[in-house]
Amino acid sequence: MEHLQPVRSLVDRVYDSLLDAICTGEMKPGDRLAQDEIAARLGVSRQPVNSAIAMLKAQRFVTERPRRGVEVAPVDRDLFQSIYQVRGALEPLAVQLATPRLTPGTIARGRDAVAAGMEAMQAGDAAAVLRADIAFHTFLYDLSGNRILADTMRLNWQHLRRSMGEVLRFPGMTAQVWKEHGRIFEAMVRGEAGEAAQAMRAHILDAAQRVQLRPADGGQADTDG
Amino acid sequence: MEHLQPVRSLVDRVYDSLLDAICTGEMKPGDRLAQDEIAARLGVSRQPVNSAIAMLKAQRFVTERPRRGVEVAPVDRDLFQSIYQVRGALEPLAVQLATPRLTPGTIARGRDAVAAGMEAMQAGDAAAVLRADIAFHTFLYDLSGNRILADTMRLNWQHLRRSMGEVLRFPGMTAQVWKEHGRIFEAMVRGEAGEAAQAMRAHILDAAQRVQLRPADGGQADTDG
DNA sequence: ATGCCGTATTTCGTATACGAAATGCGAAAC
DNA sequence: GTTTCGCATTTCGTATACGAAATACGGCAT
Repeated sequence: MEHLQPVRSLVDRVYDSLLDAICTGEMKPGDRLAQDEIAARLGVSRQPVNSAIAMLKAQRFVTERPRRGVEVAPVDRDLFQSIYQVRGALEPLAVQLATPRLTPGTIARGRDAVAAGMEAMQAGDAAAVLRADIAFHTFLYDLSGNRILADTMRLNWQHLRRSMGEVLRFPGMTAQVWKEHGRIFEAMVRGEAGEAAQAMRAHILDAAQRVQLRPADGGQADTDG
Repeated sequence: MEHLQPVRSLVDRVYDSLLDAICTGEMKPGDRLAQDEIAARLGVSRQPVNSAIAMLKAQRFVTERPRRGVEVAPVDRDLFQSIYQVRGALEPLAVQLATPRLTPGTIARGRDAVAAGMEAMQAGDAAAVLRADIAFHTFLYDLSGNRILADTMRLNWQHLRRSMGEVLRFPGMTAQVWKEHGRIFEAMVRGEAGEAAQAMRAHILDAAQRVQLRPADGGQADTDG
């Protein structure tokens, strides 16, 4: 008999629901968050909605506009660039820290994560590719054992998700990205922490260069990993 | 006639009040956060207290314990080490990004920040030293123009504050720390971004090595910058 | 003395109420 | 036609109420 799982609070559930709507683009930058409307739609009272919005505000997913209330925060080039600069610093650190912590079990899981991404890419499933991308990197953060890094990057990936939803599309997913993931991970498996970290850094910087923000009329671009 | 400043919500004010109590050590790790008591003490109703606690929980300043409610999160060696590892990656990035953005005005402000820290150190005022330390680094983050980095490190400094409050004392503040700050900043002023970033990285790694966690009976240690 | 049960109390998530502030709309004045 | 003002409506911060769950305590049975 297992422990009974605690029921998650309505605040947490509303938060997740709103965050998901924001990150998938269901709610666009500039959209107002009307508490009454959200409460009615989710079938809860306004209070947990109010609390959830406060949390989203603290994390900058939404922003307060004078005389306009709370709206979904804008996505701009700066945000994207800022995240990639930070990734360029933190992802190599994650790789460096994770490498000596690999075990047979986690090696298998890492290879599975890379393979899953490759499959999703070949299937042309953009949402699955993004999920696989996040899963692979999150796996590395967790393996690093550095919870500040993991928490930071988890939050950053949420911002990335919405950047991609608003700014980018996934028409041109490339095998190169997943091959690079594979190479980085195999360098880790061989114990070459420095090489792997350098390769990850190059991979992120390269991705930052390659990603194009969508022009107003909807250009297309390769994504990153 | 200026814009009237918006009144800050009670949720925000309660959040700040609690965060300060946690970071200064007024509330210790393991202390329970009783909503009724906090509400009574701050003279507000429970609802904004409940919201503020949810935000603190999301940022891991407090943690939920089964059958015990919400308590101040523990401070341990891992947390400290995690923060320093992340600092080792992000502070050099901040320096790198900030260096080409220096202006005569910000140069003067940076020098003032270093001088203020030196003064506080010489006055033996531990709290002022910590404030000056935070101010100097925060100045660099803001100057970097990368808001993800700035937000991340602001949050990390709050965790550091409470780590220091719980784990460390400030008996041995050294001139060396502030001299290094000065050297790093002057390298930036000369436009040597790479040198300055390397020096900052070395400074952080050195600090991480030098900082000792307080033994149970209250040892003493030098702090960092 | 110990364990169990019933009851009272405490705590907290969330619904609801209240009131302040912001917004919208129509009518009157110019 | 345009501007201003008064009133109605909407929105949201926060206080209060309600009810569920957890905890504490006293009494009774073994």
